[in-house]
Amino acid sequence: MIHPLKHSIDSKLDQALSSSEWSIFFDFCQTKSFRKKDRLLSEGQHSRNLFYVVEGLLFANQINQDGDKQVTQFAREDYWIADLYSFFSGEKAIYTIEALEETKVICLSRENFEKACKQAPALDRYFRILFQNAYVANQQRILGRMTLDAKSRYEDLVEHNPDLVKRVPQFLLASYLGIKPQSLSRIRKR
Amino acid sequence: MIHPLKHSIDSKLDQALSSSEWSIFFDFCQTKSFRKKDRLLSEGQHSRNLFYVVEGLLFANQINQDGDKQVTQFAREDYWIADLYSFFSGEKAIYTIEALEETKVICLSRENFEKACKQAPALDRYFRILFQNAYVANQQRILGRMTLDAKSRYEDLVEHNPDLVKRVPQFLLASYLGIKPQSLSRIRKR
DNA sequence: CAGTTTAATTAACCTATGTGAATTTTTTTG
DNA sequence: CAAAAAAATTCACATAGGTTAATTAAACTG
Repeated sequence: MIHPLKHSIDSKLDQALSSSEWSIFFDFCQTKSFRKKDRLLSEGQHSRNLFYVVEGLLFANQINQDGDKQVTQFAREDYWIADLYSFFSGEKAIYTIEALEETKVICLSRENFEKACKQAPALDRYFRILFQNAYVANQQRILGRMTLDAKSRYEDLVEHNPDLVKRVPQFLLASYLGIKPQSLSRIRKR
Repeated sequence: MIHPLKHSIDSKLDQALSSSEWSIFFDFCQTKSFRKKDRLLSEGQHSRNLFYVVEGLLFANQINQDGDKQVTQFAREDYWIADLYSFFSGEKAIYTIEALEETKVICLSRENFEKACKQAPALDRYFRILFQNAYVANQQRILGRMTLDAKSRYEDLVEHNPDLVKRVPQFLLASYLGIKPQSLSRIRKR
């Protein structure tokens, strides 16, 4: 069977990765499994890996002044997640990444990331496209946050990510939407 | 004199662009000038170009339900701007891009973008890093919008982008911050 | 530079969402 | 499965920021 990550890479490139490029890349990767509530990264550590979710669900969050978790990102199957700033700058991580379910990931360290991109430039292209898409998606998220009220943002999420709404506890969804759990509860009552 | 764009590219790569790569790239570029209030792109058109600001100031906005401009992005010297979604997907643009000052840009069409990246893979790498950084910056912006009140967001802007605060009319800054001009005025009174 | 348009300010009032606290429901764990 | 912990709900009240509208100031334009 073709590996889901290979599939994902090929789908973003106009020309599929050759099997030698793929094996260069895959040799740099490492598979790991985490259980619910495990931390893949803690705020303050150094973020050494990009994580690709093969199966399961992760989320990134930051503790704010009031001691609440501010959720910034979810990563389900076929998504990459990391504290990118820390990963690329070498600074300490500002996010914590945790498993919401039993999760199987592929880890790619900074070193190996660089090596892989050097040896197979198609990967620079793949990650270029990946970041490009992620950037556009974030842009949309900012716009939503600016122009929509809480109810509409929730409805949007239900429409576009029904699985997240099912898989993620409500208080984390609320945080992701930028509201308090009580408000989400109020919205859902209707 | 070294071209500011060449300088910008080199500064993001571990190995500077060779002069042949640079000339491949630069031949694909086109220089244009715009006057204050000119539109580089209108919502509904097809977004055919990436714009690199050599001199001046641009901003992207979208008209929302109430007929107000929602500002999503500014681009000053040494920044790229585009309706990326439209640029890459071929769909109609959802943003309008306008000049706030006399502005000199370098335009790179989709076609030429693809050709340039194919012929000089270092460019895939450059744009990968560019999008990567833009993504991280957007991530921060989302976080700010989630965790800070309007006053703090404004102070943040003043601290990190004093020049924008000087160059941009207040009602556009307000929109960028996600508040109404009246509220920004109220905040500034103190 | 006079007239017009556009932007900024101010103020009184309104509303969506936050806060705090109590209660119920669900999940986890020994 | 019982007890404890975590999450969700509900409600009364507080507040940041929105709305409307009037006034002043600044920036274009002929």
